[in-house]
Amino acid sequence: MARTDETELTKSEEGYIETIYALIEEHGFARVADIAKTLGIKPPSVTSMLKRLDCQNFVKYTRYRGVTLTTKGRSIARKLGRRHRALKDFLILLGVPEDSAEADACEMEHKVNPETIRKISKFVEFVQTAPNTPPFLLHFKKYEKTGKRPSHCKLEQKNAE
Amino acid sequence: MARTDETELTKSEEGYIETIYALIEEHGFARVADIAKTLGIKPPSVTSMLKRLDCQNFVKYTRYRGVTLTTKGRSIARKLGRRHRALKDFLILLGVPEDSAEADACEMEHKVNPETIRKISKFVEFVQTAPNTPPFLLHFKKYEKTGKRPSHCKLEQKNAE
DNA sequence: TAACAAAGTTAAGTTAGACTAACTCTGGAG
DNA sequence: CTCCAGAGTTAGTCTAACTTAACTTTGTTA
Repeated sequence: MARTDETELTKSEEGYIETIYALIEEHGFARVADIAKTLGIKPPSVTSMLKRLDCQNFVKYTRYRGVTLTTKGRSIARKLGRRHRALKDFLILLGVPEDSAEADACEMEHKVNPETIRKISKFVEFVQTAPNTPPFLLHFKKYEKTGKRPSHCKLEQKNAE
Repeated sequence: MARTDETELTKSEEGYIETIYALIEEHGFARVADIAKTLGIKPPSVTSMLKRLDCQNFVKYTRYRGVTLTTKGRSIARKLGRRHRALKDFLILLGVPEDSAEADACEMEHKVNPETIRKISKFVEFVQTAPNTPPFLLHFKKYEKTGKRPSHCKLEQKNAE
């Protein structure tokens, strides 16, 4: 009945949680200095955010001793990771260069509707699980470069309506 | 040589400029109360932002008398409008409902790389200027609903690699 | 033409999220 | 053990955006 999930995280909070998750994945632990470096901010900002996240029960934080994710935090992190990947893959699919795709996914992932993410994921899946590169992608690339589409497109007018 | 465009606007500033543009388009003028209502904030916030935007020369603002866009402001507004439309159209193309598409476009439009926007616009154009609904969109809709793709996809294995 | 309601403004205060400077732990070397 | 370098923290400030409450303009109406 009552949703478990009445959590309204800020974009910034989400960024911290993702970063902590990623660092723990990679190194087994997440140090203040590394979190700061990853997010491009200074250590004191990290400390104060860790307190906030601890209060909200996303992380277990002990002064001077380090930080770990709670179950709640970990589950949020995974959700965010999925969103991030979906958006990034999608942009790459369209031909956006890796760096931009990464950066833009970061920007987009925090506020976009779940519905929208789901659509996008589905689309990526649709393309990625295809037995061959779908023709339309090749057509799109051609169109981008030359402004022209394959000649057969003009012939299939019976499909129209 | 020197870029005319060394302007670093905040997301919020961009939102005000877009809103002002839209209101002027629609009513011929933009009142403080209407800007506030559109953005879901209170009038005093608008007043203080108008001062800031005036200083930066995006609008001409006179206390109690109203606000208009400068050439600079208008050109930014048009650029933002194009981004917004591109993103929204794109989401609609994927089947995201109009309301979500509108909201998500608002969120996305401020930070996403120009390159990315260009790709997305191009893709929308590619689809919209096609003589018929491109088959892949129909296939995608089917795939979404049923998890299945048209049988001919499996046959075109020669395309593979 | 005086007055008043509605629109707009000012002043003062809040919150999120960052910063710098100065402090305190912690763990490893001697 | 002691001490110290470096990691982490605290305290105090700043800025962007917002708020509410109280004030000022403006234009319309009797």
